[in-house]
Amino acid sequence: MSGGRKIAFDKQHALAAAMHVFWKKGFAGASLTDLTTAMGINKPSLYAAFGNKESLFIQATDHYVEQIAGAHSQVLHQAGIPLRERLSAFLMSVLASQCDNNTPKGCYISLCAAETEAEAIPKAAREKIQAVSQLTYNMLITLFTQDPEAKQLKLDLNAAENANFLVTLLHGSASMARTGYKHDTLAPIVMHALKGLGI
Amino acid sequence: MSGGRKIAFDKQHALAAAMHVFWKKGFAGASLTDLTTAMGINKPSLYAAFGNKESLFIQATDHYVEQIAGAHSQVLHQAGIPLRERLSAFLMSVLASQCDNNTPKGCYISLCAAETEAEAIPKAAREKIQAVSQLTYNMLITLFTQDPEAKQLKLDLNAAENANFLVTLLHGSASMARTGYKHDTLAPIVMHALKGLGI
DNA sequence: ACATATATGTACCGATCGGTACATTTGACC
DNA sequence: GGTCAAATGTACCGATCGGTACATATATGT
Repeated sequence: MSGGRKIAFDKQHALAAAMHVFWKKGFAGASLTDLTTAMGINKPSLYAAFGNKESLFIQATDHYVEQIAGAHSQVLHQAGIPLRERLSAFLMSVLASQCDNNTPKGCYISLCAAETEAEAIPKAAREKIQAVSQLTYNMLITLFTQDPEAKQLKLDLNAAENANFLVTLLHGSASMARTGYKHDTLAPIVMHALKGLGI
Repeated sequence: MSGGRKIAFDKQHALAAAMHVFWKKGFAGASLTDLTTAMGINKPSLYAAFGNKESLFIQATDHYVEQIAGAHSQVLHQAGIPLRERLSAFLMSVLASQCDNNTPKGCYISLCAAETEAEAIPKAAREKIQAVSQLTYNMLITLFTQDPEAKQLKLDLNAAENANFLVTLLHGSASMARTGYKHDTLAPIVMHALKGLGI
């Protein structure tokens, strides 16, 4: 079937721009003017391509998980590297992302999750954020209960507490990074975290 | 001089109500309708008594520091109690406040500090939040560098790193509490924190 | 060339935002 | 009992919110 005028922008590029706006301002704080300006399109094009603000937010959240958050998990499962070094590299990788000067400071997920309690975010978007918030916790639980070295270090005995400790610390560093703390200031936290795990 | 109609509401009670609204929704997220409804007054009364939204926010922030945040610091300096127990009690006290079902979840300061990067908060209010954000850090620095037991435990040697570690963890627990984590789930973090300090 | 289908730009919708003008009510003082 | 000062309730201001109607521009299929 049939032609029609060609789309004049790159959807993935526009989605990345929208992600940056939500990352900086959250869901409620991101206005359509903010979004369309950053994406380089106007409102009817946005609605034709992405549905509405909430639908765009959900797609931008997926984009964040795939393009930003997902990158950190690889280092956790590299073969032949001691668990302690893998965990250290993982935490440092997250910290570097939170403090990156080329992106908004902090963590997209942590920021938008805070809007849930304020009731400033519609249902589907809220559920999306809640689902994504579980990913890091689940990954750490799997690591602590499955990895042979983790079991040897007895990290599996209180896997939930250990995972909650690290997730909490990462939410904290996201909050600190967002308020302007630099990577050099936050980096020593990684050593404290490993010591807190007893490794 | 002169009479005039008596004010029909308690200013401290209204300020506490405004504090709860900002605590739940942040500065930008709290509308004047939210505020006046919670305070039980209407807009002209609010402006006559507190100035404008930003001025009300600054006064509500002071109220939070005095009534909520300030309570935790006392336990840090109780005489005759080991430092480890004082720190544990301090962290548990903050955690209990963050998870209290009678107040909004999380930390007022941590929530509003996140709005700075979004440029959703005017200058004077932003500076107020930044100033208040330093208080816990400064208190911990003083503790680690002045307390005799802290020096004996060598916590003074890297006081800044130790303080940043605890502040980061408390920002993290605030974020976790805000998204619904319960006190029982977060409490084990205190043990990890003390272990992370090496005490 | 023409019909059709899609994308774009403009201009607008009702609702809500922070803030205020103004008339009215309530009080203290002489 | 007036007179004046302050607080209140209503009704409104321009600006911005998310979302859309509509006319126009650009492509494909015949």
